Amino acid sequence: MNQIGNTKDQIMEKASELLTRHGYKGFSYRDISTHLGVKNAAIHYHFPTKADLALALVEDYHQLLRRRTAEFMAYGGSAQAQLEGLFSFTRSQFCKGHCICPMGAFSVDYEELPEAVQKATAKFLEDSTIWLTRVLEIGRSQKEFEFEGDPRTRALAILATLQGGRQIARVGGQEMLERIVTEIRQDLNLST
Amino acid sequence: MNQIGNTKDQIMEKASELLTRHGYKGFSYRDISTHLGVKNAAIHYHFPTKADLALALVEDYHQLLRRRTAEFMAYGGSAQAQLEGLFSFTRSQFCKGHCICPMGAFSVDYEELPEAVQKATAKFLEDSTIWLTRVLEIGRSQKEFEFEGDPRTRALAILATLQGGRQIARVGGQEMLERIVTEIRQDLNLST
DNA sequence: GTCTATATGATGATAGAC
DNA sequence: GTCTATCATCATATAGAC
Repeated sequence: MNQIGNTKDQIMEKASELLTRHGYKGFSYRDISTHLGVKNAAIHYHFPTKADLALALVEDYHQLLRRRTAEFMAYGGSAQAQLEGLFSFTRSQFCKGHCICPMGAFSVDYEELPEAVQKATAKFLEDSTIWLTRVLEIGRSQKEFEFEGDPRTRALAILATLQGGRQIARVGGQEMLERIVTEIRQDLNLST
Repeated sequence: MNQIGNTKDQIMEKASELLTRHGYKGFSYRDISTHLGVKNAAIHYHFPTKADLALALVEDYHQLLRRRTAEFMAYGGSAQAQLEGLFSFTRSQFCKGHCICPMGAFSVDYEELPEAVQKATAKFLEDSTIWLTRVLEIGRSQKEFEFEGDPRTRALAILATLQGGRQIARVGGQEMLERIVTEIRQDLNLST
C-alpha cells in the first residue's frame, strides 16, 4: 500500500461522507480531524481553506464520473446497464447513511461558494448531463427503451428526480425512493 | 393594519426567505434581526430556539398548503389548473432569488433536526403527496391528462423532480428548470 | 506532516433592566 | 416586547516548534 498522500485521501473520504450526510455547512475541520485522530491544523496543511477541500471534492466526483463513463462515451454499449448502474448507485448511497447527492448538498450553499467551486460544480453537472444524454440517445436507438422528445431534457429531468428523490427519502423513508426510481423506469418503458 | 404579532410575522417571512436561499444552517438570528432593525434577543423572545422557528416555518408551509388545496380536495375541479399552479409557483420561487424548496433545505439537515421538526416535515411531505396524488387521479379520470401506473408513485416523482430541478437550476441556470418542467408535462401528455 | 498555541469572529442562547 | 450585556461554544484559519 502506498502511504504517500494517504492522509489526504482519508480526509477527502471522510469529508465526502460528511458532506453528503450533513451538507456543506454541516461539517467542520474538527469533525474530520477527530475522526482521523489528528489535529485541526493537519487538515489545513492539506487543504488550506474549506473552499479548497470543496473544490477537491467536486473534482474528485468529476474524475470518478469520467473514469466510469469513458468507455461508454467512446464506443457505446448497453445503455440499460449504464442506467441501472446509476439507479443502484443512487440506492446504495442512500442505504449507506442516507447520503444525499453532492450536487444537492452543494446547490443549497451554491450562491455563497467561491467562484472556482461554483464553476467546477457547474462543469460536473454539465458533464453528468452530457453522459446521461448520450446513454438515452444510444438506448433509444438500440431500442433498449422508448421515450419521446429531447434526450438532454429527459436527462436533466432524471438527474433532478434522483437528486430530489434521495432527499425526499430521508424524510419519507426508502420506500419513496424505490417508487420514484420505478417511475423513471416506467417513463422509459423499461420493465426490468 | 393589525400590529399585534407583526414582528413575529416579519421574522417568519425573512426566515423563510433565508432558509430557501441559504439553507437551514446558512442563516442566523443575527441575519434576521439586522434586517428587521431589532436586536438578537428580540428574535429569541418570539422563537426561543432555532428549532422553534424551524417548526413554525414548517407548520406555516403546511397550513398554506391546506388553505390552497382545501376546496380542491373537497369538491374537485380542474386538475390541470392545480398542476399549472404548482409549476408557476415553482418557477416564481426560483426567479425570486433562486429560492429552493423548503423541503430540500430541511432534508439536507434532516437527521440533525429535533424530532418535532422532523415529524412536522414528514407530515408536510405526506400531505403534499396526498394532494398531488388526488390532483393526478382526478385529472386522469377527467381526461385532462394521461399517465400509467400508480398516481401516488407519480406524485412522488413529480415532487422529487421539482425539488431537484430548482436546485439544479441554481447551478446550471433557469433554462434547466424550464426543460425539467417541460418534461413533467410531456410525461402527462399535457400540451399546454 | 503533524503538533501546540492562538487569533478572530460568528453562533445560539440567557439574565435582567426598561 | 425590546433592549443591553454577557456567555459558552464552535468555526475557520495562522504562526512557529518539532
